[in-house]
Amino acid sequence: MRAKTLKELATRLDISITTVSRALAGHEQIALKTRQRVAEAALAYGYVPNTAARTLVSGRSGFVGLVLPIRGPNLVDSFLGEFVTGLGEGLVSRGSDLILATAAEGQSELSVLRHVVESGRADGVVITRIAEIDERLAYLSKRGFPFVAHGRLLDETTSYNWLDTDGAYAFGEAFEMLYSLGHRHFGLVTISESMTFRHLRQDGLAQAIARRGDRSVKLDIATAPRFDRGARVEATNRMLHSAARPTAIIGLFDELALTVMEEAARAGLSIPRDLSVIGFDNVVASAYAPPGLTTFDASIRQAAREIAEMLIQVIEQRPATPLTRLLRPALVARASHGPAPQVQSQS
Amino acid sequence: MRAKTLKELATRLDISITTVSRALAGHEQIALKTRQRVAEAALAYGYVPNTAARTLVSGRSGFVGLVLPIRGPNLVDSFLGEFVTGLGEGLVSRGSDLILATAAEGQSELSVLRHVVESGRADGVVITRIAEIDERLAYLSKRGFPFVAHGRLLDETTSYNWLDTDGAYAFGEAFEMLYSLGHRHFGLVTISESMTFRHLRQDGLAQAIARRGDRSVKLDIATAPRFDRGARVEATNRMLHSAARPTAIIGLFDELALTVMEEAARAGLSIPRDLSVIGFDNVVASAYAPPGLTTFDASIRQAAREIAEMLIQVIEQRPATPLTRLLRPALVARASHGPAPQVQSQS
DNA sequence: GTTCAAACTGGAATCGTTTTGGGAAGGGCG
DNA sequence: CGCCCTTCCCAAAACGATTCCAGTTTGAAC
Repeated sequence: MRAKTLKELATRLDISITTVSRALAGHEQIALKTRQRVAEAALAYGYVPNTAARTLVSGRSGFVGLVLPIRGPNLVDSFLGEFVTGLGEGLVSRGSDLILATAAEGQSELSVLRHVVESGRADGVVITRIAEIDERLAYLSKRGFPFVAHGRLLDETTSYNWLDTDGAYAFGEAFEMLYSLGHRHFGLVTISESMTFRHLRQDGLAQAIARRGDRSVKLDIATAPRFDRGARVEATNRMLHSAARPTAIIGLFDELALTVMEEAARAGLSIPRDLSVIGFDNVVASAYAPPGLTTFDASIRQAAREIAEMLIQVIEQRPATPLTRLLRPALVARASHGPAPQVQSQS
Repeated sequence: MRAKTLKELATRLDISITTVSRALAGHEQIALKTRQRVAEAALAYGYVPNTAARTLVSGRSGFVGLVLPIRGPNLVDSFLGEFVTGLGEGLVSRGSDLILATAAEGQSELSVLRHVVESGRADGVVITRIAEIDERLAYLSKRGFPFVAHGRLLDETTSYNWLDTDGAYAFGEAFEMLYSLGHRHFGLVTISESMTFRHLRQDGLAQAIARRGDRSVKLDIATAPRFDRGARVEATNRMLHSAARPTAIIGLFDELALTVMEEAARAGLSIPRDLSVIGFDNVVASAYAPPGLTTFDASIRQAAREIAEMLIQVIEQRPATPLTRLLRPALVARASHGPAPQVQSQS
C-alpha cells in the first residue's frame, strides 16, 4: 500500500493541490466550507502529510535530537530514563518528536551531534551533563543552532540557553541540616570526571562549611570513575571502614548514595542510627531503597519537560537573549538521616 | 549559517551534481580519482547530505520508530531503558537512528503509531509488550509495514516477525528447581493486565506443576495492576502475611520479585532462609538488591540489539517468510533461593 | 449593464537529493 | 586516419509538500 499524497486527495476532491494544502493548514483565505470539506475528506481518505516533503520545503523537521551521552553499562540509566520521559512529554504537546541518536563504538559524541545538526534531522537539540570544557556547547553556539543545555558551564560569561538545578544550594542545605543534627565529620562520595555539576555541588558544600567557620568540621572525599561500579564500591568501603568513619555521607547523586546505603547495610551499619546518608536527584529507586533515601528532588522529569518547552520556544522565536532557568531543589526528608551518633573519638 | 548543499559542493569542485552524488555513494562508474577528490572536498567543506531531501527521493528515512508503551509513573522504566539502549546499539551499526514517539495525554498508542507510519517518518517500527488482542500488531500487519514485535501472540496462526524470550520454559525450570529444593507451597505475584507474556509464563508454571503430578503442590496467586505500586505492595503483603505463607515466591518479572524481597525484609523475613524469591528479566538492579535476586536472564539489551538487526533486514529485504526467534533465558543463580524451610504444617 | 473590490482558487517554482538515459572525451585496433 | 568501445561525466526529471503571484468568480455599487 503506497502512501497517500496531497495530489491524490486533490484529484478526488477536484480541487487544486494548493487549495487542499491551504485548507488543511487552516488558512483564512480558503472558504470555511471548503476547509471543512477538505478536512473531512482527508480524514476519510486517511491522508497524512509526508514528513520529508514538508521538511524539505519548510526547513522544519519537527524533531528534536538527544545524543545519548557517553555510555556506562547502560546508555539509559535511571536519570536518563526520567529525563527522556519528561522530554517526550514536553515535546509531544507541541507536536514534536524525539530522535535518540547513539554514538557507535569508537565514535565521538560530538561527531554524532554534528551529524544530526548538519543533516537537518532535527530543528534543535538537548545536551545534558555539561563538562567543564564542553565542545558540544562550543560547537552549537558557534553554529548558531538551537539548543538547550541541561546544566551550565562554570564560566558565566558565555551565554546560551540552559536549565539547571541549584546543586550548590542543595549541598549547602544538606550540610546545614546535618550540622544542626550534630554531625561534624562528613564524607562525600563523588566522581572523578570533571562535570560542572560536580564542581557546583562540591563548591556549594565547601562554601557552606566555610561559612559556618567551625574548625572541628572534617570532610573526607571518596572518588571513583562515573561508570566503574567496582571502583565506586571500593572507594565507598574504604570510607566506611576507615578508622575514623564519617557520621554523615553525602552522595554526589542518588546512585552514589544508594551504593553507600547498600554497602553500609552489608557492613552491618544501621541507617540512620550509625550513619546518615543523603543524595541528590530523587530518582524513583530512592524512595524504595530501605530505609528510604533522604535526598533533594531535582524533579528530573519536570525539568526535562521545561527544557522541551524552552527548546520549542528557541526554535520558533529565536529569542535575542538566552533563556535561563535555575530550579531550586526541595529536600525530600526520608529515613536515611538522623542525629549524629555519639562517637568516642570526638567530643 | 545555512546548511551546505550538494550543489555548492559541486560548484566548488567544478563538477556536476550528479557526479558528486554518485562519487559520494561510491559508484563504480565514477573514476576512483574523482571519488577520492570528492570525498576529501566533502570532508573539508563539511558537507552532510540533507536527510529530508534524501528521504523524499529514496523513500527511506533511515529512522526506526518506537512508540513508548502506555505509561506507568515513568514511561521509561528499567526494562525499557535497557531495551532502548540495545535498540540504539543495534541500529547505529546499520546507520539508522531511533525515533521515540510519545503518546500525548488522552491519545491512544495506536493513533501515535499510525501517525508515525503514515507520515513516512520511519522505515519500520518496533512494538513491545504484546497484548492478547493487539491492535498495533493487527494494524501493522494489515498495512504491510515493516515491524518486529518483542513478544508474540498466543494464537500461533498469525504470522509476523517476532523475537521472544521463552518465559514458559523459564517458569517451568524455576518450579523444577524449587521443587527439588523441597518447596511445595508456591506463590506467584503477577499483574492483572492481559499481556501475552503473562499467560505464557503462568502457563509454563502450571504445566510444569501438572507434569510433576504431585498433589501436595500448592500455588497461590497475587494479582495487582501493572503500574499501581500501592496495590502491588498490598497484594504482596497479603501473601506474605497469610496464615500459610508460601515458601517460595516467583515474580512475573524482576520488579515484582524485587518488591517481594523488599516487603519480606520489612516483615523481618530472611531470604533465602525463610523464603525463596525468583524473578525474570535480570534487570540491572536485580544484582544489587540484597541479597541478590535469583532470576532468569532475558538479556534485554542483547535481545533489543537482535530486534534492531531483524528489523533492518525486514526493511531492506522484505523476506517472504516472517523472521522469528525464541531466546532461551538462562538461570542466574544469586542468593535469593534456597532449600525450603521446615514448616510444621507440612511434612 | 458595467465596474470594482472582495473572496476564493490555481499554476508553477522551490526545497536538496537520487537516478534515468544519454553524450562527450580517450584509447586501442584495423 | 577512422571506427568503435570504454570510461567518465552531465542535464533533467523525479519525490511531495508549501507558497508566491496571479487569475477567476461573486456580488454589491453606481
